[in-house]
Formats: sequence, structure tokens, C-alpha cells
Amino acid sequence: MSKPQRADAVRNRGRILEAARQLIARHGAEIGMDELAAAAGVAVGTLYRHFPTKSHLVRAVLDEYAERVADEAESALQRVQAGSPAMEELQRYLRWVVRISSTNHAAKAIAEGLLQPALDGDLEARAAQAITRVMESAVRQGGLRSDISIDDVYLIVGTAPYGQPEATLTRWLDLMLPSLRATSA
Amino acid sequence: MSKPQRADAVRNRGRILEAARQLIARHGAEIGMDELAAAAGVAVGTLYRHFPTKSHLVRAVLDEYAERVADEAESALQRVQAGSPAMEELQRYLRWVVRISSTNHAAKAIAEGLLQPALDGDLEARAAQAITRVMESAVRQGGLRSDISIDDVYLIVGTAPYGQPEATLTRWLDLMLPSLRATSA
DNA sequence: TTGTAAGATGAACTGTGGTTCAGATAGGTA
DNA sequence: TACCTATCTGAACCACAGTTCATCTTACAA
Repeated sequence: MSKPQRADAVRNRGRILEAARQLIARHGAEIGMDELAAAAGVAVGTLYRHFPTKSHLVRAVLDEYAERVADEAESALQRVQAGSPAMEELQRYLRWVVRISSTNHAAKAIAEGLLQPALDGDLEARAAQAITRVMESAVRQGGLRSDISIDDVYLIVGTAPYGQPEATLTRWLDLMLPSLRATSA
Repeated sequence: MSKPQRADAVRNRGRILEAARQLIARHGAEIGMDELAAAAGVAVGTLYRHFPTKSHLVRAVLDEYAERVADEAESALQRVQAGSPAMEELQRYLRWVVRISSTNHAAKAIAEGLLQPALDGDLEARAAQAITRVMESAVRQGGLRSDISIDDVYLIVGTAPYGQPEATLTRWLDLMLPSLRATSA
């Protein structure tokens, strides 16, 4: 309904976002607007035509990751509803989140954000609802301790180590995840 | 053997360090030299008379915490050698480190630093040796899983949540620590 | 008490990084 | 093709934080 953007504008916006994804993933939000512009093959001014401020641009990138996190949660829920063991799905999900947020500054920021109470709704809410459902199933199926809450999940996801070798990551998960399992006793 | 400093110089150095301790603990290393000077009741130039650069000052404060961490480890070892159950001491130590580093930016920085390989020697080495001894005792006494290494301890300490309410902290520890205990089976 | 060098002061300097805007460029349409 | 305007460009601007240094102050020894 608004304005049909010019072709180069669309192209540049794409390039900017792509460059921002790459750089923010690798170096976090501390990258300079100059580097960003250079990486996108564009002048600084163009960044500001598309995003009023740096933090708007950063937020745009982070939101993409928040969306991926939510999507992945919903797929997990769907698989559970299709018959996949809920506890397995929960673990798979945790491993997935922990893995990307250990490699990717943007994802890490999202994960840590979950620890701060009262954040923006939509995505977080979607993810929370899906995960909660998965957890309920897992408890019902006897795989998950009944006193584990969504906050515990956030706590795990939010404290995952960053920038560690794969082996360390796995080790950390092996220390953390067993506590979630229901004691067969 | 060097120069007997003037009285006011000594006093100011003390004030600067004290202010730095407070501010860095509360706000991390992002505090400005101006705020620091103001808090110490001193002019900016004086900071630079005592510390050649901001990061020297910061490092001085962090090193103090590194020392506390090492000292505490050695006390734990002494208590073990005096007959205290090693697993209890290990847990007490972990709880202590996690608690201060969840409240104190400086301590947090030290704790995270343990995750980076090959850091400065002295303090880290002292702490590592003491903790290792405690762990060996704990394994011998059957309280600690025999495959837990000093790196696992660093992994726990380095990933502890920051700035969370006491209850969250406790919860996190309750999720993490049980994995360390030797299965009585 | 006085001389003097160590020390303190804080305005000014510098480098960095986000942001602006006047002028150049180039889609798109008639 | 020619024009109009959305868009791009990048030098300049500004705010902020670390650092310097010419000048003033003061501890303390003689």
C-alpha cells in the first residue's frame, strides 16, 4: 500500500541486511557503520536512508534471529504432535539454540535477552508457547522433570558459553541437560 | 628500594583504587575516567600519574579479584586437608565464585577469563592447583565423578549467569551441580 | 621558614564512531 | 529522449571518552 521502491533501493537494502547479518554474527554489534557500509558495497548515507539509526539496523538483524528461534520451537512442537518423543525434541531444540548462539553474536544476544524479564512480545511469546507445549508433553511422557519451567529453559539457553570449541559446548550440555531428565525412580 | 612516595600520593592512589573497585564492580569497565576521578575525589590527571592507562587501572582491580579467587581456593584446600569433606568444599567454593561473579562485574570478568585458554600464570595457576587437589580428594572420597576436570569447573564458573536475582542463581546451580556428583551406583 | 621537586589540576587535544546533508546519480515514466 | 524525483554519495559535523601538559599546589627536608 505504501510506495513501490526503486529497484536499486531494494537491492541495496538487501545487501545492507546481508552484510549486517554477516558482520554482526561474527563481530557483534560493535561493528562500525563504515565497515558495514563498505561490506555492503554502499556509502554510509545509504545505511541511514534505510534505517534511521544503527540500533534500528541491529535490531532488524536480531529480530530475524528471534524469529528463527521461534520458528524452530514451533517445528519442534509440530514434530511432537506428529508423534516424536517430546523429551528428544526438547533436547534437540536446546542443543540447536545453544549451538548457534555459541557461534553467532546475534543469536547469543537473543538468547541472553531471554533472561531479561518483560521483553518484547510476539516472537518471544510464540517461542515460549511452543516450548511450553513441548515441555508439557515431555512431562506427561515421563521424560522431563515436572518442576522444570520455561524459565529454566531460558536460563540454560541464556548462559550457554560463547566462542568455545565444539567439544566444550557438548561438554557443557552434557553437564546441564541431565538435570532435566525425570528420575526413573 | 625505589622512591618513598609523598603522603598525598599514597592517599590518592588508595582512593583511586577504592573508587575503581566500587565502580567497576557495579558498572563494569565501561565507566569513564571522569566519573572515576570524580568518585575518587581527584582530577583526571592524577589517575594518569598513578596508572599509565585506563586498562592498567582496570587490570589492577581485576587482578585483586583474581587473587581473591585464588586465595579462596587455597582456603578450601586447607579445610579439606584439615578434614572437611572435599565435595562439600568444592561445592561451597563453586557457590561462592558463582555468587560474587553474578553480582560483580570485575569478578565476572575474571570468571569468564578462565574460559580463554593460556591466560596469565601466577594467580590462575595457584587457583588451579588448589582446586585440582580438592577435586582429587573429592574423587577419592567418592563424592565427585572421576571424569570431571578443572576445565569443567572453569566451564561452570565461566558461564554463571550475571545480574540475576538470588533465586535464579540458586536454581542455576541446582541444575548444574548435581551432574558433578558421583552416582552412588 | 623557605626552597624545590613530587604531585595535583583541568582545560584542551585527539581519535573514534554515529549521524547529517548539499550535491551528484540514476531509476522510471511520459 | 528528457525530465523528475527517489536514492546514493561521502566529506563534514558532532558527541563522547581517553589522554596530555602547562601551570598551580603542597609535602617535606634542610
